[in-house]
Amino acid sequence: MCMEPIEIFKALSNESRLHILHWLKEPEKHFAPHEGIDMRNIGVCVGQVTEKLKMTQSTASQYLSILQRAGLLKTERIGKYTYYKRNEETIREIGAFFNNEI
Amino acid sequence: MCMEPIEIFKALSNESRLHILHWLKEPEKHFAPHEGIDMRNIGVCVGQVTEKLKMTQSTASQYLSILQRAGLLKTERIGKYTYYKRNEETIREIGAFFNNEI
DNA sequence: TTGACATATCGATAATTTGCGATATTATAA
DNA sequence: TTATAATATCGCAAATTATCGATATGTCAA
Repeated sequence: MCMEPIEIFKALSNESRLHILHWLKEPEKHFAPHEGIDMRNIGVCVGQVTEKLKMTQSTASQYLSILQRAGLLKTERIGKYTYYKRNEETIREIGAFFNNEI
Repeated sequence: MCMEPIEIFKALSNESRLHILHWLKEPEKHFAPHEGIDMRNIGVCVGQVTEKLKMTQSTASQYLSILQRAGLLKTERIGKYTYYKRNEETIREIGAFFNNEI
């Protein structure tokens, strides 16, 4: 529980990053299958997000990194791919912060 | 329901503005009485927030305005004072957005 | 080992935000 | 009407963010 609300709100202050978080809620609805990976459990890779965002690989990678540093995403490297999925724990925590502090 | 999530998250991405919102949750706990005004119903004036923030009047006024434009505060002018209080409706809405979209 | 990908990071420029002082506006009281 | 107090707005310099292209790093296959 080392959540940084300001960091989190900054991460959420961007349409592309909000989209990523939303897409990852139901990944199989928004991304094509990839390498037989179970998207729900493992996540989606940077390339999939890059394509969906229609932005450069550099930007996609940075956005994912910002969301991860804010605690909103978790990451796992498998082979040459890096998979990102939601960190539901932090998302719950910030929801609670919202109800209690704000 | 013309809530702008990005606008709202930007408004929340600042420690001073988070404080203001928090103080206004229980205003009588954080502000001295003022002109016999019922803080809970009417709000607190710019000068009270300025003093509490320990920042300039200009900055306080701008922060209150940012929160208000985001829909998080409501405002009422009484004589030469402008009072601000929380807009619980938008705050509820953004909480719901949080649960549904994010 | 080398080549080919996938991802991360660096460096840059444009755009936005921060917080201030100075000034304009509004409302009251004399 | 004028002086004064409260608030809003303008214009600024510094800091931060957005987004990119170029490059570095890591990983696998041949």
